[in-house]
Amino acid sequence: MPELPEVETVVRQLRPLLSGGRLLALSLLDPRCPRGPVQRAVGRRVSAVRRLGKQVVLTLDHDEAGQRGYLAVHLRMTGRLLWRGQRAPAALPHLRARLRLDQGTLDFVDVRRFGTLRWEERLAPLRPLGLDPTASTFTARRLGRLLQGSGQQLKVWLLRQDRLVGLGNIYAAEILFRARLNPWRRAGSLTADEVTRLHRALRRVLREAVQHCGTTFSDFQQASGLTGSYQRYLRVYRREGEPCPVCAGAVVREVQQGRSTFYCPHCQPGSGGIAIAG
DNA sequence: CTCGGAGCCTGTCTGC
DNA sequence: TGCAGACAGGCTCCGA
Repeated sequence: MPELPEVETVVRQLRPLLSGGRLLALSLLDPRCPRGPVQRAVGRRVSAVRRLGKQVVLTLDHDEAGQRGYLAVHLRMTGRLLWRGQRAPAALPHLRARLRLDQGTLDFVDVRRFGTLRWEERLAPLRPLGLDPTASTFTARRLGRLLQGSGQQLKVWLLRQDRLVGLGNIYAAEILFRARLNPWRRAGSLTADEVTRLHRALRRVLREAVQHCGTTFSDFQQASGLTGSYQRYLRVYRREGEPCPVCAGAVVREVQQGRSTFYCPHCQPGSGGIAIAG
């Protein structure tokens, strides 16, 4: 379930640990995990660790030739990047790849094998299409332009990564609750005021989740192996039947495009596709 | 172009 | 107790 806040948490932890270190060896334990010639990363030095959308991207510099390449990890559902320091366990279940650097070992562990490890010579193919909602360039005006003309359900629209990057099922639900917007609304039907509310909710929920090192239900672990704590602050996600923290009415669960959606029908009223001017 | 659904994967939980 | 089936959901692919 790693979404933007979880990936950001991992990146912030790994940056000081990996930066400047040399990749001594890369062991691949799942033949289907790597994409591209990932072994080209070996022997190079880590010069940057960043988040692009939901990916963790390491920049690797080649000393002599001045070449540069990029190792990208997508955690998808159950992936974890775990920092072992100088003492790494010999074998453990679901280990897909192991990166040995001179300052320690980084393990890529993934139960369900949706996660990917990818090598690119250039950064461009790794750049997501969508706008990063935590970037300073993400304004309410730009959000309004992105939403314009879309007939998609609002919750479904928030999950697509070619408009905004970083949201998944948990934060889409939480953001819509904060914005007091019904998940079944048509994305293009929002008024200017509603777009502003959605923009504020996006910024606020993501900022708070990063501050709490993300959300852990069962799978997400930080690079240190610790869990996130934002699940304590979730208002509606996985709270079906529980009282809404605002109005005390029952939170409901409905299935939208095969995914659970949680919301408060009283605080997030309406389901129409008709824009109401205001 | 947009939209919706299947498939990928495995651990966990529920009901019979 | 054992087993089948549902469920979790990020992303890609394919067809309408």
